[in-house]
Amino acid sequence: MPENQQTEESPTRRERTEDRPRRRQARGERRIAQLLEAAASVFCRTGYTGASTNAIAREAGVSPGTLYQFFPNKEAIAVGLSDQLLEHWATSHGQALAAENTSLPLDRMLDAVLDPLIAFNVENPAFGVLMHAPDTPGRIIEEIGTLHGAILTRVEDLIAARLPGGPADQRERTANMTLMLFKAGLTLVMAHEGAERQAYITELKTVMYRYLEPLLGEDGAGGH
Amino acid sequence: MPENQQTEESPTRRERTEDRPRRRQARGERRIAQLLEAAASVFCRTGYTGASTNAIAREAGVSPGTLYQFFPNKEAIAVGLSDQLLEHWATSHGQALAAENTSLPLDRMLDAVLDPLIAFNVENPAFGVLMHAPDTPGRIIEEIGTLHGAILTRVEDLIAARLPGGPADQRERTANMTLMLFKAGLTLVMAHEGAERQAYITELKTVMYRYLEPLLGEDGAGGH
Amino acid sequence: MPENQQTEESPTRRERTEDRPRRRQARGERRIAQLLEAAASVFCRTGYTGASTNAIAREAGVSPGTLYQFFPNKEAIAVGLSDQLLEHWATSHGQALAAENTSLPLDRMLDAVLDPLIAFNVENPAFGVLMHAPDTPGRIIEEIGTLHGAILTRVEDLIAARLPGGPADQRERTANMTLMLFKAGLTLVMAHEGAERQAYITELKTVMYRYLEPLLGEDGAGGH
Amino acid sequence: MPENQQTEESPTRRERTEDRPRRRQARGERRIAQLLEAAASVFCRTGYTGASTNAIAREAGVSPGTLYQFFPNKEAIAVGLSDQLLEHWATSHGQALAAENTSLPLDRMLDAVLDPLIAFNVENPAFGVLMHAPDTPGRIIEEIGTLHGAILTRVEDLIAARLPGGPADQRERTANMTLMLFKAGLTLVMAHEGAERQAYITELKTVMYRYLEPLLGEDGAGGH
DNA sequence: GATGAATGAGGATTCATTCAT
DNA sequence: TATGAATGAATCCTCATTCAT
Repeated sequence: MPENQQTEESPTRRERTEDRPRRRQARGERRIAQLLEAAASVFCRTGYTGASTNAIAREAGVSPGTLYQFFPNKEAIAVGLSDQLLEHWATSHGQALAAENTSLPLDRMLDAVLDPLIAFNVENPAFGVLMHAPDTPGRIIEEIGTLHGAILTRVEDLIAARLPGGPADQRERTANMTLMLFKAGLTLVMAHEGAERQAYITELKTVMYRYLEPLLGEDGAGGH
Repeated sequence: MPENQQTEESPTRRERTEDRPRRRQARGERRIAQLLEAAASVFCRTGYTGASTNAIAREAGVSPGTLYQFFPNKEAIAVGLSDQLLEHWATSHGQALAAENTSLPLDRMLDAVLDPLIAFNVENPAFGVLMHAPDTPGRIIEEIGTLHGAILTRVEDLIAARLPGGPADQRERTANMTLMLFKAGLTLVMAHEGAERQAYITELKTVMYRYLEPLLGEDGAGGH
Repeated sequence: MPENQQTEESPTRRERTEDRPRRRQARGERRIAQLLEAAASVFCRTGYTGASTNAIAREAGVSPGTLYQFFPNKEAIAVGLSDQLLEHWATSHGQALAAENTSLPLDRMLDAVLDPLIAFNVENPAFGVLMHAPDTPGRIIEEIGTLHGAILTRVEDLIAARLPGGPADQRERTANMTLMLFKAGLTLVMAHEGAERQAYITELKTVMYRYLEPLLGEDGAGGH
Repeated sequence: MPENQQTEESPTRRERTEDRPRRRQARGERRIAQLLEAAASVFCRTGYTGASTNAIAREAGVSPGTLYQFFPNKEAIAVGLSDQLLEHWATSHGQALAAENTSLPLDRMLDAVLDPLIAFNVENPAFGVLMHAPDTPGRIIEEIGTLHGAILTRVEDLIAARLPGGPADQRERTANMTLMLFKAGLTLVMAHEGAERQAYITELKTVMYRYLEPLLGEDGAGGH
């Protein structure tokens, strides 16, 4: 039965010259989305090492052969998933890390940055699984590094904007620490629900506020 | 001291004056130590799920059968390892979390508590691996929980000693957050060496000082 | 009671001149008895193939090494057990198959023969397990054959005594069938308890009576 | 009507327009047959406990992985085999136990019932192995019970038809005994060949005739 | 003689991956 | 392209047997 193409994927579409050969690809895109969704679900349940490609295929409702038509191996699935999450982040919450937030007072900035980040993680729990990735083999780490690094860079930028004069290595340490703080707090946030989760969100913001305030707050950029 | 753990025998046991249970314990005890050391090493490299019992046996220089003479299954190895680490901690650094530290000024207290904790983790990197344990099966979590819980309790005690009037749930959240902060910072510490590691240790203490100071500092113990 | 030596194999026993050095052997005899008892128990639970020598040693309360000091391998344990059972039978119930029963009326003879046989089996359930031995490797079959054959021979003798004129091959078939009938009925007997067991014993005797009566019953040997 | 047996799909394909469930069944079905045949052969040689799944796979000329694509574990192979045998019996010899035989004179009835049963066992020696199944784990016993029970029920029916007035428990005992007699005789039949086998078949019928004749024969249903 | 340790091949089962249709 | 079959090495674990003390 002839399928109609391109139902959903690839939100940033700038079809320059090619949208002819896409016809055939449409189904493929959907398959990939299916598979990545299944992978996210399985990774969340069992971690990367514990996930079997057969289990992912089954969860996606396809045969193992089909999975391997789109991903050359298990690693590529994780990489593909992190790519997708990164892109999803960029298009849906990405502006949270945008430069304009730099000028807000620290507490407002933390709200502006953390709330979308937390929301994103709540919506995409696989993100956290891949980030922590304590058992993922080499190449994935790098790819994860991209994702990790993207956030890291943003954090560093934010710091640099407010504290332009500091030494680079200290700035890097602060960025790293800030990111780790966030990941730690996020774990706690994810581990609770409802009011308790809210309380942990507040607590996380408190941690970060107190940590960053002496550096960024005061008369800093957003000060006055 | 006579220890009998998992294996099986010793059906009729009435220890008058002797230690029948385990006669040939010398070699066995050494093997167990060897195996746990090997397990620590392999777990660090590959995580729990990724570790194969054959790899652990090989690392320990024994046959798979020998491993299974001392541990009934893979889980038991991790449990045994966490037990050993817990005991090792208790005997060698345990006093770090002791009550007397409660009366120190916050910054001194952080030194007193964190330095041994960090030192222990540096010496026993498997500790961190088991703690994070994102993919470990049920029973280990509980055992790890013991370990985790032991620290958590200490942290809560410390907080309660300084802040006796606060609501219990907030205190619990603070304890949890403190522990997570530590784990997060520790990751960074472990990921670096030499001067950089020192810098991260300082940074971690800064984070914790700033987080806890408003709650515990002031006039409390250390006024500042 | 003077013990006969026979440390392990040597199915063909010809005690020349030695029975002095037996003093030291006493403990060994007890060990062997212990081990065979344990083996009987384990074989009953799991069958020969399913039984592990370690399990037998454990059941006997000794170490695997000790077991192998008395039996060169697993097969030898089964062989030793069947030897022991055979001997036990010979000394305690053996007269059941004795020649004098030959002259009894068939129903009385069946009582005289079957009751001890059943009693023996009830007391030594391992006997049945080894007899059926559906999964026992080659050599055991032969040894079992001895045991099996011993009974078979008796049965044949009984038949021959009553039916001296028949063709040998038919007599052999009748003996085989009689034995199999008994084993079949015994299974049913063993599978029940109390009154039901009694009923099956009666039923078994009925079977055998009806089968053998035309051959052996009536007045003298050759009925009709 | 659509039948699905153990795997899950339907080998007999006559559904209107869709055959989604299992497309690539041809090869698979053949493999299953191959594997069951191999399993029958190996079970006959070594019994259930002694059979290794690798040996079965090897006998079938496939890799272990392939075996596990069709059977989740060793038990399932035995269950699948008994299912297949049961079905094979039902379709090829099943009418032997049909009700109409009830009205034949006992000797004719025994021929009508036993000959197909014996023929079936000769053709499918694994049947006997599974039936005796002295070492098979729990679930198989149940499945075997089905098989066993199917025959038992038939036997009971036959007896009930001829002897409607008897007490139920005695009828059950007679059925059990009859079945056991058959199994015992069958062992003898299977253990011989040619003329000797024929002689044992006759002997078996004699046993059963003499056992059942007083109950069923005479003026019984089909008597005279 | 007894023990517990040691062995290593083998057993059931899984899994990432490839192949034929 | 999609499927399910096929693979075989690897996994966890067991077991008969031997060794050192």
